[in-house]
Amino acid sequence: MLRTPTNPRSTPTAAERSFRQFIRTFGLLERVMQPYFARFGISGAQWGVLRNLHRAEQEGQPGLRLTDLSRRMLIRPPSVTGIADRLEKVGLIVRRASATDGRSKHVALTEKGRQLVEQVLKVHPAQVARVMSALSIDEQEQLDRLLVRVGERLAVLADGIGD
Amino acid sequence: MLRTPTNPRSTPTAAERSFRQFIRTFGLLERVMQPYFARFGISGAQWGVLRNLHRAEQEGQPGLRLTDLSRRMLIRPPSVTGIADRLEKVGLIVRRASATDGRSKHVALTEKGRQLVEQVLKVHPAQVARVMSALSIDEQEQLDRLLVRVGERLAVLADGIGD
DNA sequence: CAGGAAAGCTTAGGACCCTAAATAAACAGA
DNA sequence: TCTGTTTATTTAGGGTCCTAAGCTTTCCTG
Repeated sequence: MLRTPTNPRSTPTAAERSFRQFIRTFGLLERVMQPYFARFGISGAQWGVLRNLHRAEQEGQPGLRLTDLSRRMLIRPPSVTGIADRLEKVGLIVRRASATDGRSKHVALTEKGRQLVEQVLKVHPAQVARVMSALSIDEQEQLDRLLVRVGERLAVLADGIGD
Repeated sequence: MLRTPTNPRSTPTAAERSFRQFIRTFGLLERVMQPYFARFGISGAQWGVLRNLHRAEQEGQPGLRLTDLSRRMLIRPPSVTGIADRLEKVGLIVRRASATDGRSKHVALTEKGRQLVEQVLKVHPAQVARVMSALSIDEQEQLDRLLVRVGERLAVLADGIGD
C-alpha cells in the first residue's frame, strides 16, 4: 500500500511543480490584494479599469473604448461591460457615445474617479513592494523574464484554441 | 505634454514589472486551461477537487471532508460547497455524513468520477509540459523557487489581514 | 455537567470571468 | 448601391471566488 518507485506521485517533474506553485501563489496574491483594494471600496478588476483610464489621460487620451480596455486587460468584452456598469453606478467613470463611430462608447474617469486613482497611487507602489520584497531586485527581474517567456508560450497556445 | 524624467510612468521598478507580469501571465494561463478542461466537461476548480480526492484514495483515504478540500485548495469553505454541489449533481462525487463527527461530511469519487480522473491524467502531464516547456528544466526549478518565496511572503501578509 | 466557544457546513448576496448569441453600425466588394 | 462581413457593445446563463451570517454538533472549561 506504500508508494512504489513507479508511482508517478513520487516524482513530480519540475514542470509540474512550477505549474502548481504558480497557481498556488496566484491564489495567495488574490487573497492579499482583495482586502487591500476593498479598503478603497473597489475590486482588483475595477482598479485595472481605473488605472488604465488614468494612464490614458496622462498620455492625452480623454477616454478609452470598452474594446481597448478589453485588450489591455486581457479579458473579454462582456467582462468589461460588467465592470464598467458597476464603476458607472458609483460615479467613478462615465460612458459617452463616440463622436466618430456610432458603434463604440468611450469610457472616462469622473473627477471622483480621478481622485480615487490618485489616492490609491499614493500607497500602491508600497503595497507592490511589500509583496515583491520577498525577492531581491535581481530575482524580481529574473522572475519577470521567466514569466514573460511562459506568457509568450501561453499566448501562442491561447491563439490555437479557436481551431 | 510629453513624459518628463520625473514621471513615474517612465521608470517602472522591477517589483512593479514582475508584479504586473505575474497577474498578466496568470490571466493567460486561465485562458488556456479553461478550454482544455472544458473538453472533459469540467472546470479547473472541479479538477482540483477530483484530483485531490484521487490522491487521497491512493493514499488510503476513502474520502475527504469539505474543510480538508478547502485547506488543500486554498479556497474558503463556501466555495467548496458550490463546486461539490455541481460535481455531485453530475454524479462525479458523492457526499456522505461522517460516521465519527456529526458536523462534517465526507466527499468521495464515484466510479464515474474515478474514470474521468484517470482519463484526464492520461493527457495532463503533456498539457502541463506544453505550457512549461517555454522554460528549460533549470529555469522551471528557478521559477518554482522564486514563486515559493513570494508565496511565503504572501502567506504572511494574508495572515495579518484579520487585524 | 452545564453553557459558552469553536468547528463544519450551508445559504445569501456581490463581483468576476467565460462563451454564445443578439443588436447596431461601419466597411467593402460586386 | 446593395448585400455580406466585420466590429463594438450588450444580454443571457453558467461557474468561481469572496464575506457575512445562520445552524448544528462538538469541545472545553468553570
